[in-house]
Amino acid sequence: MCTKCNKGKYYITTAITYTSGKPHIGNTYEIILADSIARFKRQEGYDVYFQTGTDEHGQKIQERAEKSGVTPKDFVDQIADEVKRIWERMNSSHDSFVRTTDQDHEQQVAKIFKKLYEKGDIYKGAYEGLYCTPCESFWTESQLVDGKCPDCGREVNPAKEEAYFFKMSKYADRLIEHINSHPEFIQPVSRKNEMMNNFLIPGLQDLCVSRTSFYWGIPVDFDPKHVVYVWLDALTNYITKIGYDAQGNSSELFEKNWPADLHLIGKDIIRFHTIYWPIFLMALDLPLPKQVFGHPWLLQGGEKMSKSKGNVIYADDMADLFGVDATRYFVLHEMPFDNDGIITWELVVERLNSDLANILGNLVNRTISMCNKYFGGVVQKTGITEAVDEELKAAAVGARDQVKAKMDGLRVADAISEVFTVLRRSNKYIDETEPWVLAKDEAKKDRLSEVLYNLVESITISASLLHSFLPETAEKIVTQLNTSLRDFEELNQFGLYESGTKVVEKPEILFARLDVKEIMEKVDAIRKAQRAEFEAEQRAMGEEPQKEAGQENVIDIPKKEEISYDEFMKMQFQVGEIIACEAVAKSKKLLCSQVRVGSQVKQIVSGIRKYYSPEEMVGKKVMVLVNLKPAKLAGVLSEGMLLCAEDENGELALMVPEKNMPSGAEIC
RNA sequence: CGCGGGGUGGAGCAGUCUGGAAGCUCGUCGGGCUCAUAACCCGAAGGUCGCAGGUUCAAAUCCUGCCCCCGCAACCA
Repeated sequence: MCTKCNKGKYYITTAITYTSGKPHIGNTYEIILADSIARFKRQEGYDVYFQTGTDEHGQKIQERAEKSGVTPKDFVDQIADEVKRIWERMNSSHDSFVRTTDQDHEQQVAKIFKKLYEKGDIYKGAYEGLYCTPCESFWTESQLVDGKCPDCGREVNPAKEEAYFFKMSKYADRLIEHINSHPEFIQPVSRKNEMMNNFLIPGLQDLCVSRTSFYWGIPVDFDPKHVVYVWLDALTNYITKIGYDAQGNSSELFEKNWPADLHLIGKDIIRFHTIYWPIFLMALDLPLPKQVFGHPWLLQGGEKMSKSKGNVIYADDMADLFGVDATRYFVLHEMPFDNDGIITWELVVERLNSDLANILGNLVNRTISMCNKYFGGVVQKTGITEAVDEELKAAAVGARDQVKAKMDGLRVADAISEVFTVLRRSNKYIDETEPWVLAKDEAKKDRLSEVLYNLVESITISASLLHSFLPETAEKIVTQLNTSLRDFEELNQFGLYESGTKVVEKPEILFARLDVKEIMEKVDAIRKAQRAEFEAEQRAMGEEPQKEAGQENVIDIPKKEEISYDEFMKMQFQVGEIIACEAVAKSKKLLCSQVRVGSQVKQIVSGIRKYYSPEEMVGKKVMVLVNLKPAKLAGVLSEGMLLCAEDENGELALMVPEKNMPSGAEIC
C-alpha cells in the first residue's frame, strides 16, 4: 500500500447476499470483483472501507426454514457462516461483514422507519391487489401477464393487507434531476436510460414498505404486527453497519465514510439501488452514493445452472480444482463490462493454461532458471543496455497508468489485460535478446546480466500490479525474486530492483498446466455428487426428487443436401482394427493410427488426441471411411478417416460395431 | 406489440455513444528457438460485421423494417 499518498477515503460495498441458499460462482463473482477494486484503491493510497454481508429476512427464507424443519435464525446462521467461509477462502479483504439480523442493524432500521413515519414520508394505508408469494409482490390487474405474475409467471392470489406506504413521488423530481446531472451515477450508462424510461418518467408509485403476511423480518416498533419491507431493511445496511443513527448520534466511522463511493451490485437490482435507495436517503437528509455499478451476470455456458442437472458451479469446487487465484483470475478476466459472461469448465482450463501457466508462470520460471544457470541466482544491473530494452521498459513503466485508467472506469478485465501485455512483452524480450546465445560468449556476460535484470524488474512491476487481482500469486512471485511488492507511486519507474539480489534457487511452479480430460472427469464426479445431494435435500423437505430435466439432450445440426443412393455407394466404409497408435509429434490434437482393414494396413491420422490416448486406441475395432483421398496432416500421411460422433461440446466418441466383426467387414 | 440483452473470421469477446482502412485472446496451419511448465517468439489462412432498405463522399457504427438467439419461471448477482 502507498502510505505516502493519502488520497482520502473510499467506501465500497457489495450487495448483501440473500441467504436462501449456498452462493454459487456467480454470487461469488461480485465479492471478487469488489475485492479487487478495494485492493486497487488501497494500493493507490485511498483509505478504503469495504463492506459486504448477508440479507437474511423475508418470506422466502421463513418458508425454506420451515420446510427444512429449523428456525429461520438457525437457517440463516448456517448460510451466513457458509458465505463468510467462502468469501474468506476467496481472499476477500472486506473490512466489515453485516448481517441484517445483527442487533444494531435491526434497532436502527426500526428507528429509521419510525423517523420516516413521523416525518410523514411513510403513511398507513391498505394494500389491495393480487399477491405473488415467491416474489413477495403485489400486482394490479393491469400489470398481470396472462393473469399471472409479470415477474415470475406464477399464480397470484387476491389479498388485502393493511400496510405502510412510502411517498416515492415526493422525491421523484429531485432524483431525476440528480441522475441527469450526475451521468456517472449509474454504471454502465445504458442502465440509466432503462431506469428513466421505465420507472421515473412514467411516474413513481408509492411503495409498500411493510408486510403482515409473515413474521421473519424486523418488526415496526410502534405497530409490531407489521414487518419492515425487506428492501428497506436490506438497503439500509450500507449506513447502519457503519454507525448511522436516526436520532443524530452517528459514529465517526459513518461521518467519515458516508456517502459511499461505490455500490457494486448485480444488474437485476439496479432499480432498488438507483431509485428506492436514493429516495430513502433523501428522506433521511443524507447525501447519495457517488456511483452504483450494476455488473453483468456470469452464465453457465449452454445450459442454465441447475442443481437438478448438477451443473451449478461453486467457488469451492473451482478453488479445489484450480486454486483461489486461478478462480479469481477467471471470473475477473472473463467478465465483459456490460454483457453477461460465460463460464464453462473447458473455458476455465483454457484460460488457466494459456494465460496463467504459459504466459505468467512460465515467464517467471524461465527467468529465475536463467538467473541461476548463468549467475548462480544473483541479479546484477550492469548498465550494458541496447535499443531493444527500451520497448520493454516503456511497456513496464507505462502499465501502471494504463491499469489505473481501466480501473477508474471499473473495467477490471481490461486492467488485468494491461498487465498481461507487459508479461507478453517480456516473453518476447527473451526471444529478442536470446540469453542462451549471450551465455556462450564470455565477453557478453555483462549484457546477459542486464537482460536478466530487466526481466526481473519487469516481473516485479507486473507482480505489483497483479496484486489487486491475484494477491497470493503476486506475493509468491516477489518472494521467489527475493524482493517485495512495489509501492504504487514507484511503479512508473524502472530499475528499483536492488542490484545484486539473489533469487530463489529452484523456481516454484505458480500454475501447473491442466489436462482438460482429467478435469472433466473430476467435474463429472462433482456433478454426480451434486445431483445426489439435491435428491437428498428434496427428500428431506418431503418432496419427491424431480425428474432430471433435459437428461438426454438432443442435438440438431444443419441439414445437408439430399444425396442419391449411387452417391452414397461411392463411399466405402469398413471395420478396421487399430493395431498401433501414437501421438503426432508436431501436433497437439492428432493421433496417428495403423489400422488393419482386411489384409492391408492403412495409416490414419485423426484429431482425437484430446479424447483418446494412444494406448486406449490400440485393439479397438472402429468404423473407417477407406476410400477417402489420402492427405497429409501435420506432415503425416493419412489414408482414410475414423468416424466419430460429436456432441455440442465437441466431445468425440468413436463408432464401433455393436458386436464383434472381423476386420475388413463392409459397413453398408 | 411484455421487459431486457445479444447476433463481428472455428470459439470467446472489443469496436457502435463521438461514422473515416475490421481488432484482441484461444484454436488451425507454416516457420523459428531451446532458457522454461511440449512452454516462448514470428508468419499465414480464415469475416458480405444477422437480413433488407435508407442517409452520407464514406456505415459494424446513424435511421427504418424484418429474422434469429438468450435471460426475465432458478441454485439468484
